[in-house]
Amino acid sequence: MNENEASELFGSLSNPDRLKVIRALVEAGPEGMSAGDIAVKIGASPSRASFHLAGLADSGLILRERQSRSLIYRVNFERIGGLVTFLMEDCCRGSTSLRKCCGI
Amino acid sequence: MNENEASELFGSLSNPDRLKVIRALVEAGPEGMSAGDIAVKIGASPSRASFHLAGLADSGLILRERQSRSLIYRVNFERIGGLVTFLMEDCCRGSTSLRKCCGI
DNA sequence: TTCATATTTCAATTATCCTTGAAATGTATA
DNA sequence: TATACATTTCAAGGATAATTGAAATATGAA
Repeated sequence: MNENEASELFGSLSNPDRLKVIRALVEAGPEGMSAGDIAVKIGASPSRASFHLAGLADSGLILRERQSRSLIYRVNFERIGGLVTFLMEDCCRGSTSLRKCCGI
Repeated sequence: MNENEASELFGSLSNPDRLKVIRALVEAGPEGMSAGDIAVKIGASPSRASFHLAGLADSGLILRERQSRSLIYRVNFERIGGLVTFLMEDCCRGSTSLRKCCGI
């Protein structure tokens, strides 16, 4: 992961609707959640939800799979973890001060 | 930290120049670094560097202090740590899958 | 095939962000 | 005071991102 890739991922997280999507999908677990249910859960119109889901899926932060008429979305922990690792280890050079500040 | 605040911080990190600034300031350590030196280090014009420094300082990710003619910037690990904690614990509910994915 | 459901895509509009270079501000020194 | 240095601020223009509602696509069922 380089600075350009990381900055795009941070951009994907720079919106309250998209953070709500991530949270909803973490709660939903491995079963995932349909686009329609996500839209209701985050309080957005179908097209607005779809717009944000597309952004998250394009950046790889969430995964999409069709199940009959529905599109099921799931969180991609590997991608989120990769971004956290970039920030902690690469960008911030594994700073122990930073580690203390997030209790890990 | 709530979704709106976190999304603003992620927005602050959603630019390669600003990630370079963070990295430079982590390297610089507690002594910090002047705006001019940062501009040279990240390869940006003074006004462009200043624009990005202002964004980072406004969001609290970096701290600023005047020293004679120079403005010295330092990284604010507490703020970055707060964001990582939000993402790991609040947004992603302390998911063990996510922890494994960033090796922490 | 025809209809309903689920979701995306598109076009138009508005809003936000980024870059550039010139001008303004604050600080120190002669 | 006058001058140089360090940095920011401003205005203008261009680039991206977000919102809305209508239309298009994909799937499944009658």
